[in-house]
Amino acid sequence: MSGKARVRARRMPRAERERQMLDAAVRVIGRHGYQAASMDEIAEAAGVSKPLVYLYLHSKEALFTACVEREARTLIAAISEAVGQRDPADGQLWSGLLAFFRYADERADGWRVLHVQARTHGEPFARLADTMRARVLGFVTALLTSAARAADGTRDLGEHELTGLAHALVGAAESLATRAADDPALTPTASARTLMDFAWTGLGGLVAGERWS
Amino acid sequence: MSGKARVRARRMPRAERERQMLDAAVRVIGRHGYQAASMDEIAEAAGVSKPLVYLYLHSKEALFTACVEREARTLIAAISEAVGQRDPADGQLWSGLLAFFRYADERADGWRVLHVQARTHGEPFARLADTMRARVLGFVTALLTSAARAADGTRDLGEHELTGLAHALVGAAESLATRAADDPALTPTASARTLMDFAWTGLGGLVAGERWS
Amino acid sequence: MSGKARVRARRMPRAERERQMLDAAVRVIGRHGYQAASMDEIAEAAGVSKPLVYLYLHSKEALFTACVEREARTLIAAISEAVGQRDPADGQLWSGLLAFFRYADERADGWRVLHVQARTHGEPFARLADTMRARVLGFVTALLTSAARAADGTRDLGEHELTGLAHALVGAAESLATRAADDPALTPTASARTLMDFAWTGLGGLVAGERWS
Amino acid sequence: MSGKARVRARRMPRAERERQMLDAAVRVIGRHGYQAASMDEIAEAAGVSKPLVYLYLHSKEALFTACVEREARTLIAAISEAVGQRDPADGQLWSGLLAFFRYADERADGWRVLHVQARTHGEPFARLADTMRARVLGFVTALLTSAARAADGTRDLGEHELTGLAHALVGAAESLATRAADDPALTPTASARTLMDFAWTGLGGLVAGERWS
DNA sequence: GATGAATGAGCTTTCATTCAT
DNA sequence: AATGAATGAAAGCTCATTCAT
Repeated sequence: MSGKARVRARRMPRAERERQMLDAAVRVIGRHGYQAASMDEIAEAAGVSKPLVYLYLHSKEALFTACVEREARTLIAAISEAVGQRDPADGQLWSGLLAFFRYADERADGWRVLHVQARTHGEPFARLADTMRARVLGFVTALLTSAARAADGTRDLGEHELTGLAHALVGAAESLATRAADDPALTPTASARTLMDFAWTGLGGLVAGERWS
Repeated sequence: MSGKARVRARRMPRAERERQMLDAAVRVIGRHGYQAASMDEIAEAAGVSKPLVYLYLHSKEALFTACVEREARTLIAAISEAVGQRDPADGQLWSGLLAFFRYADERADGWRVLHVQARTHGEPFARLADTMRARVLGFVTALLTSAARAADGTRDLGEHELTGLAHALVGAAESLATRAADDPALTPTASARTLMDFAWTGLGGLVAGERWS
Repeated sequence: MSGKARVRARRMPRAERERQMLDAAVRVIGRHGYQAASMDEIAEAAGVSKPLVYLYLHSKEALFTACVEREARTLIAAISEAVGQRDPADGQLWSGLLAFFRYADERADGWRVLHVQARTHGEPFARLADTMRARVLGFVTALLTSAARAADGTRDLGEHELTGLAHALVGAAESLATRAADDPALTPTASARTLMDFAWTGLGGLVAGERWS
Repeated sequence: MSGKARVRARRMPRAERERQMLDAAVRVIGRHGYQAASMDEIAEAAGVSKPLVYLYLHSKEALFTACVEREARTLIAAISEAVGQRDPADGQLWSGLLAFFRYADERADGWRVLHVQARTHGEPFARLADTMRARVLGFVTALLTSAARAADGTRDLGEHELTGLAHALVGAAESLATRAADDPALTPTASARTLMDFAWTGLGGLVAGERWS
């Protein structure tokens, strides 16, 4: 017989059960994808029966939304806590990058749910993910701006240019984080260092007036 | 009856029919996702009956594989053709970036199939996409290496560092390309310029021995 | 949160609770139908938890049976009380009709449970409804018989004919009662008068020997 | 093993299969009721697989609607054809009643679908049934009106009174038809005669000015 | 007397896939 | 070369019912 070792899940307050269900859902959806993840599988992974999942989370969509929201909150919180508000801009950027790569490392399924699944399955979810990304982007742009101002440059960077940089940086970070899931050499620290060196020297050069064009 | 004016497309050589089917599949899968795309919809979009799709492409998986392979070939070919083998390294990088952003712009569905769908639906497809990505990555690494060597730097970059850079660069490019689909201001040229400026000055700084750490 | 101000109704003697539950069940079943009425909805309408409903009424079938029985008893009682045993036959018929139409008007949900739901959901319930109907039918037949005898007719009506008449009369009454639920012009008095005029002149004619055949 | 003697239903043009499915659906729904009838059971009764039912009839609601529409059309057609337009009013009424009782006798399940199920399951269906009933009612009212006019009465019947009569007559007919399903003595002819005698003498009396009040 | 927590069973619906022509 | 007819298998969701407190 395959599986089904579940021995009648013990009674448990609702809040705790819900957390279990979200954990299971993130795990299953992160690995198999939203569509491929069946409610049966999620329920089994949570150690409960399907009706209970529906009783608490109401529908597959609602369950997915709850997952995305929780992971977005968790990631934003991790970054926010890591970034000391009084540090200089470069220190803040470093801490933020490190916190981000650590989240993606420790909660690989959560990161996949956020970065891959939420973006791939239509309006309600994509918007949630976009909102979170926009917050990160704004944060990074602000840091870059203040860093550029602090630097004793010969040329001011336009807002447009700074936004472009922030986009590129965030994109690179996302890509590295995703790649890191398959490559054990890419530790959170290593990823953060690679990006930080690159971003910092790049920014320095741009402020100094260098361009390729 | 509404619509369905399709006039039972007449007999047609197999190769051409297959191309039609792949076009339809890329369109439908790119828009709705692999799982959400039904063979019914693909067959209808291709203007043929479902059994014909099965006769030629055998299964949904095989059809998807064919799509991914074709788009990967197309993208690699576009980049290869754009990059003149005799140009200096920076010129080659620029041309390659431009070709990439143009592909993603002109074949938005194809790009989504390659970058989003293939990565999201398990082994057989993810490997295909990774193979293609590895080729692009190798190519970029080589360019960066030769550019770094050409620059009159005070410090040689290790292979490890160069690979990290290439990863970040490719990641940023992918991210920008995806973002560009929703933002008309992000033309292929603009995207390429943003990245090129950043990469070039960054590389220059690194070669000059600058680091953040 | 919307509504749900129910303040966990306090302890209460069993008989009263049961009545509440039956009231709720008749209301819900009368409106949505037996199958569509969920035990959840009934429990909520009764202001108690589902297990309590099961504790007192045992199952959905038993609950429905109890509803049908109570409504049947109520209707029979209303008619019996209205009909004075010593009045002449026509007066009794009139009072009975009026009582019937009043019941159907005041307890519309109960009437629907009896006339529509009980007949539509298989043996155990249909038999209950039929039993009640048979009692009404017997009563009407008796009235018509005694009225026919009292009339100074040229021709005696056979039992068969009288039964047919009773059937038609009861059927017409049921139909009018159901129709009255949607048509405010059909007051109990109006319905009773329509039927009484028709029945009385019809009976008179038949006794006088008239036939269409 | 229980049932499943179906030996792979032979291929068949769509129209014919659809008819089979409607036959099966009317049979199953007429016997078990709309809610209790499962698509599985209907498909099996039709001798096909469930997906085919969905392919042709789209949903349970649509299937039910199709049943109700077909039965309504059939009943109206049966009555219309039976009633010779040039006969006198009483002859027309007789023929119509006979046709009605024959329909209810020969297509008992269809009659139940129309009279019981359609009325019991909410708006979309109830409206269909009401529309059909209204047509019958209008027809009967017209006949009664012309018959009353033809009779050499001392008193004209008001429109209101005639409508009430028609309602009662139709209601009695419906009730008799339903009752006839369980009582073999109630042949179509017997039912029609009972009603015709009653209606005719009643109408005669009313026209002659008799009332109970 | 009363309830929050939990489930087995079943329903409607959809989809990839094949058969017969 | 091409298709109308048909299905096995599974997915999302709901419901009557019970357990433990």
